[in-house]
Amino acid sequence: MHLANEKPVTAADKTFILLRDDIVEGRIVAGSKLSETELSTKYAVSRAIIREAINRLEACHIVERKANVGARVVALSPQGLIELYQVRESLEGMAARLAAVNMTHEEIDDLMGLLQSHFDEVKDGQSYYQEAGDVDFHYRIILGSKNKHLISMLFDGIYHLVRMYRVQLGMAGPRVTTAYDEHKHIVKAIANRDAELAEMLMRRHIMYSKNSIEAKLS
Amino acid sequence: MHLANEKPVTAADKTFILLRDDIVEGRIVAGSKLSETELSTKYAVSRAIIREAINRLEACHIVERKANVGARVVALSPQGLIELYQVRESLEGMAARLAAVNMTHEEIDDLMGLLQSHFDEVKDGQSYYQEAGDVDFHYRIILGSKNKHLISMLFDGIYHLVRMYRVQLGMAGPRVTTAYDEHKHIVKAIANRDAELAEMLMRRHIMYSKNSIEAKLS
DNA sequence: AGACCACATATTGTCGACAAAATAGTTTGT
DNA sequence: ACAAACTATTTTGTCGACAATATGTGGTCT
Repeated sequence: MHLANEKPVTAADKTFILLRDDIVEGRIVAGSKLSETELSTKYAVSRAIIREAINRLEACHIVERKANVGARVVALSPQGLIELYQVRESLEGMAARLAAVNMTHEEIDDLMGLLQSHFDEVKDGQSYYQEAGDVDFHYRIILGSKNKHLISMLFDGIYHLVRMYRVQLGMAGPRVTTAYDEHKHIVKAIANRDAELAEMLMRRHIMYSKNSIEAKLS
Repeated sequence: MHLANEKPVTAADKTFILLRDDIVEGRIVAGSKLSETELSTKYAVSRAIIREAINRLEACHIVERKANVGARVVALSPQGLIELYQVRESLEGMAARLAAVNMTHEEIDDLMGLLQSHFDEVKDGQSYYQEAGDVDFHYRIILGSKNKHLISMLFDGIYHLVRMYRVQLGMAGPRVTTAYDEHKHIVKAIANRDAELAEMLMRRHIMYSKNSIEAKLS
């Protein structure tokens, strides 16, 4: 899934996105070494481009690099996933808090509409309430915070890592049924401009999600 | 101030740190354009090195870059500072929460010792309880969270930006007298392994700090 | 046999040159 | 005089080659 604000114009941009998606979607396996020359032939660009792409991936914590040795895709561990969710709980909680203050009425209406369409799908037994819908929901609240740093940290960093874990550890989408109610309550809190409650509900929502994933791991 | 874990080995590392500090300390003014050729002569390295340094600074949100146009140091605004503190409140609150669970007894003892030495200095009227001490305090709690993402986001990203604001907007160190009590209460909560309280106190501590800075701005 | 050293190989780091794009300046037309 | 188009210049993006560092191999000595 590509975020809207990513418009790759330069070759380095495109290669960065290609390489990132190849890693996140598991076509390049976690923990493997990234050879610059190898990748430069694979993507048909110069080594300089590959180096820039790897540097950006390092900033996202998707790869780790040691000087004069090389870069590896990060290794996945249950501990790492837990740490990721701790950060997510913290940041998205604040995002919900800020969204309750900063979202416009139109944005809130749109969000309610989105939720309603999810509800219809679930009711129809399509059970299409998969990752895409969940991401879209969180996406809007994060944007609704209107906080640049928050938005960038979550979209450019955390979310790709979370997806990488989901894909490579073979988790399906998030919990379907209960999550809908949680989403509904969060939106209600935002609509009521109850920042405190919105943050608390979002944090609990993410904690539940984390627990659900932890349970599947063990 | 250099963080301990930064060991610049390659020329790009060194240039990155030099350039970053020149920006953060205000020797390169906020909002100004960064010419690659100009910088390459200034730091006596090739353009490739400068490009890598600028790329890393972009990842830290210290510079913004537009494709085929160039990079500028970010512009400072009161709104930007507020957003920064919102993120800080969120992340450091979580750090304090985790520190209450994950810090060892030794680390907590060290932290108490640090606090005591600060108290002595303040009591002696040295009033040396300046930024260095404050940063050191927060530094240890963040490390105490044992959460890699949290640590990296705060040290590599937020803290340099916060310092950049402090320097360029001409703020002295943080509030001296009251901050000591707040620090003391936070440490006490951590020592009691009261994660909930530690987070709440840390968030309030940072909110106060933000309010104090906002007051100076207006 | 195991440890240490020297050499060969491969990979990363750095550089200068060329290509492409944007900006600035000049000319031309009305 | 103003605007538009074209040219020139500057700046960024990309590339291939060279230098420096790390890794792997073979040999020698104890």
